[in-house]
Amino acid sequence: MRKTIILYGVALAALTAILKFIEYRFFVRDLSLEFYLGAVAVLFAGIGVWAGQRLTRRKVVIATPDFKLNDGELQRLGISKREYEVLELMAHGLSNQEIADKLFVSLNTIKTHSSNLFMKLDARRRTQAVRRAKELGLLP
Amino acid sequence: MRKTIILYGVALAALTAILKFIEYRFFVRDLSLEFYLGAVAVLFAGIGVWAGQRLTRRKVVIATPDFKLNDGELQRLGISKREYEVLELMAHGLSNQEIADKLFVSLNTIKTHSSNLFMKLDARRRTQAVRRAKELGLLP
DNA sequence: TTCAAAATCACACTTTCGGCTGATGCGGCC
DNA sequence: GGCCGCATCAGCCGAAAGTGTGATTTTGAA
Repeated sequence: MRKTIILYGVALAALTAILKFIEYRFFVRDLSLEFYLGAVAVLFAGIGVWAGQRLTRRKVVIATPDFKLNDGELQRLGISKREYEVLELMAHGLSNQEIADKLFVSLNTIKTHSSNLFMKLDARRRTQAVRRAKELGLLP
Repeated sequence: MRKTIILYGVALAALTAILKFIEYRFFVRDLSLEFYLGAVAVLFAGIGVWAGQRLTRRKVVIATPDFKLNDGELQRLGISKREYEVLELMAHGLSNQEIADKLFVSLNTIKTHSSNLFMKLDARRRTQAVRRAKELGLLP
């Protein structure tokens, strides 16, 4: 987390430098201030969206009408929050790479999580894991 | 969704107006342009975070009730008996090799069947195929 | 603050999947 | 007889998936 925050700081500093540069370019060309401001606004709005997604990725929202998650079973098997997220996406038919992209982590990380899941769910393949999870009331 | 987008548009327009006003206030007070730009950047970054959160909120999906095989759908998609058998075993989490053994045919045969299934079910992976089949009422 | 669990990632490997091409045999059907 | 759909199989290739080991960073709770 600290790492990412520092990263953002650096990124913002770099952007500031770029903006500084662009600023003079724009002014010598007599482009309007409004346009410049608009560009900045749009740019930073985009950055905000991105950063927001990145920073709040931990939240899991699963809502299915008649489904009630079996917390006990989850704990009994020692399945962590992150692992559960992976399990869900797996159940949606996503590939490991897609899951990695969606959760903003590396492919290897997903592989580790899924391996752990297979162990805990006593499965050898993702299809089995998903089936087992449904039987245990871990998935709708 | 459309409503929210329009809402954002209006909000942005209002903000622009406000900025326009603040702009002159700032300039007559001789505050630096850099400061002004920074404020805009921060503000819009914030807006971006907020908007991003709102727009990517997840939706609730309705789960399927009890199972009654959908023959019509099977025929519509042109799924043969053998293919359906493979699909069933696939849904049980078996590997292609295991399916081949169970049906007393070669691995390659299963591969062709599954490939055809993926085509007919518009899926790329077995997990997707199974999911899709369940949605269509082809599997419990 | 300390410590264990959780999360992250790497890298080297093996296995499994899935796409593609092409082939053969069988049973209906016009 | 010729055409078609189905089922069967082969072989190749690249991409995913899964295994095993080891390491670092974050986090949460005591």
